[in-house]
Parts: sequence; C-alpha cells; structure tokens
Amino acid sequence: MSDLAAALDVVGARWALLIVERLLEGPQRYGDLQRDLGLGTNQLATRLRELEASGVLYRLPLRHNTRAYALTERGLALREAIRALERWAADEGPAT
Amino acid sequence: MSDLAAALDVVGARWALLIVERLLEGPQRYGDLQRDLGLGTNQLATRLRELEASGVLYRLPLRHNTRAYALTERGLALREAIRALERWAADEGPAT
DNA sequence: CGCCAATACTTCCAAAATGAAAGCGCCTAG
DNA sequence: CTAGGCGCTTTCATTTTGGAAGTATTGGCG
Repeated sequence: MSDLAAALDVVGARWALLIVERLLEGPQRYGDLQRDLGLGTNQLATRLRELEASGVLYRLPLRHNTRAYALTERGLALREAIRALERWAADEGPAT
Repeated sequence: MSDLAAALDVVGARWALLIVERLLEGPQRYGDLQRDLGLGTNQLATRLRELEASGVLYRLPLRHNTRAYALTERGLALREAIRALERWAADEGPAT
C-alpha cells in the first residue's frame, strides 16, 4: 500500500479532514463541532472515534459532563497537508 | 464553504487522489489504471468522468479505440498536496 | 431529594455511494 | 468473418452516509 493510500485510510473518510481543520484552531467540544460543520451527530461520533483510535486526536475532559477534542502531535502534523489542499482550491478563481 | 471543503468536493471522493497520484507519473490508459489501482471498472469510469468535468484531467486520444488520461495543469498542481499527505503517512513508523 | 435543562452521544431507518461481476460495442489482426 | 483486446455500461448486493428521534449522565435549583 502506498503512503498516500495509508494516509487516506486514516483521514480519507468524509468529514475527517474538516474536523481536523476545525481542531487546528484549538480544542473544541462535541456540540460546537457539530454546529460549525453541520454534519449529523452520529457521523461526528463515528469520525471522532476513528480519529481517536488512529491517534489523530484525543478526548480532553472538562468540568461538568463535557469534554473537548484536541489534536495530538500526529494530528497537528496534518496542518501542512490541509494547507496544501486549501492553496490548491484557492488557486483557481483569479486566472481561469 | 471553506477552501478545504471545496478541495474535498473535487478530490475527496474515494480513489480520486489515488488516480491523480498514478497520473503524476504520466498519462495512463484505462485498463492500466484499473489493474494498477485495483478498483472496479464502473467506479474508475465514474471518477474519471468527474475528474475530467472538474478540469483535473483530460482524455488524450490514441490510435485504435484506446485513449489515455493525462493531468491538466490544475491536476498537476495537486502534486504538493499529495506529497504532503504521503509525508504525513510516512512520518510514523520510526519514532512511534 | 426531585425536577429541569444542557451536553454527549446512540439507535433507527431511508437514501446514496461503493464494489464485484457480467455484458456490450468498437476496432483490428488473422 | 471470426476472435480477442479495450473501454466502458449495466445490474445488483453490500456498505456508507445522512437525518431524526431517543437515551444517559451531569449539574443547578427549589
């Protein structure tokens, strides 16, 4: 399996990179992620479980019965890839 | 919609980036892509249609009833993002 | 303590995407 | 004019995605 295929196995699922992008701005709570991203709560739960299992993020307990989700080092390392995709998408409007 | 979401709209579908990665090595024919990537022929056809429609690749007629698929400039510009993802996936084995 | 609201999920079901297999049309070599 | 390679399309089962509603835990408040 190529490196690219391995990467997509972890963050290739729908919403996965968008969740990571949001967490690049700092830890977020479940409800905030759901409202900001606009995905179904079941899918958010599934993605968070998968991303936690693959070491991209971790649960950070807060007071009350709330917790936040934060990126691990491995998750933070996705910043470059995300920026590259953003730059690619932004490189279209002006010249075309 | 964020830039990242826009990028994923185009290359976020399953197999899309893997097809582009393969084409970074040069134009490929339908059958070669299918055998090398190991995806179903219907999905390859669908992805190629979508990627052509979004200006990532184009059909290059060859003799016989064969054609090749090649990246446009926009498709070639994905190289950086793909490399970033590959680097991310490769940055795990040694230290962890 | 009993009730209420907030938060974090889980469950259920329909719709859409994915995957494997088989079929179709075109072309060209024999 | 038949046979085989090539580029798809079609069909159908399985998986994934999406939306809505339900459950569980916690803490605040009277």
